[in-house]
Amino acid sequence: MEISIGRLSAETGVKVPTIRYYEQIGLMAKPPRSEGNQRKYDRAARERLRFIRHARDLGFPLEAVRELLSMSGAPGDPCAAADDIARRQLAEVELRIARLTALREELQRMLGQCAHGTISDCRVIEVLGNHDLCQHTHQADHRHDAA
Amino acid sequence: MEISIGRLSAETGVKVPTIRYYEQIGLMAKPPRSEGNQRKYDRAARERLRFIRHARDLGFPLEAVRELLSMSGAPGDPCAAADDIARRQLAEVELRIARLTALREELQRMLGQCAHGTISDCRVIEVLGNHDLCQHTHQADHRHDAA
DNA sequence: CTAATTCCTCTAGCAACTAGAGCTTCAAGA
DNA sequence: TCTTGAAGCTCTAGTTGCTAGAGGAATTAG
Repeated sequence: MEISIGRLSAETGVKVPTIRYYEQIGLMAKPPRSEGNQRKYDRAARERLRFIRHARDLGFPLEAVRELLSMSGAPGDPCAAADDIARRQLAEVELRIARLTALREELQRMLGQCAHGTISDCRVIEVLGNHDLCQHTHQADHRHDAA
Repeated sequence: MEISIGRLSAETGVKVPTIRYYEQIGLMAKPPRSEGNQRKYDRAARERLRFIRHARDLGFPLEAVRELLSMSGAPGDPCAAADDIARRQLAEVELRIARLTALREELQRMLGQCAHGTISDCRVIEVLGNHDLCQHTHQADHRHDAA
């Protein structure tokens, strides 16, 4: 049951260059190669990659994923540490939701008051130029790409 | 009313290297320099930087900020474009809130079921290893630093 | 057997900064 | 006036988590 990197990619939903990247940073082990130097993966590698993918989907940063992986290899250890990582992740997510919710309100207010005239009386531009017009203090999470 | 970069930083909440970075990418104009080659800013620069800061706090990407700035310099133009940018930003924010809310639930469920025993029966690790145990499909926004 | 696809390595780029090295200038106190 | 320490300067490189492209070798379908 040896599969190519392309196959592994299709089966896990992780893109090929990303798999190679994970190998490069030591998150995935270097797999054996074929005659012609191509990577060959086994079931264990696929499971590991699925685990990574899932953790990433849940928003865990790679460093946390690394820790979780090392724990998953030590079944006898207490699970408090894993619990703790997940708890911190939850706190992160909640913080971000709170921030984004404040942003949403501000944006809605801004848009709701826009008279659709010219820039000179545009609420959007005006509010941006003068924070005093805001209801909340706000601070975005500054990152943008969606997964 | 000429102020140093440090002063400008203190008055706007934008860090000194960030101001220089904005200059480098052409978001802020190159200011005049003192005898000894130090940047000197005026009121207009401060207002512009405040505008940028505020837009960033609301989560607008730098490219959008650039557009908004150029609009704010053309008071006679119709405001539909500014409106549109803000509307798109709002849609972005709403999407991210929806995703994060799904994640939060998943994490809560994971944590709620944790028996605090050993890794071998840790729900956190188990769920990560097997997506079928999930209630939702989820996909994070993958980015993390908070502002 | 050939042609299309997939694979390889390597470097560089993305957003939006942040950090550090190694140097110069400025402001304030003695 | 001198001095010292903070703040300024430029430049390069690093951060996170990938993604894109060049230029070539291997594999696989027909």
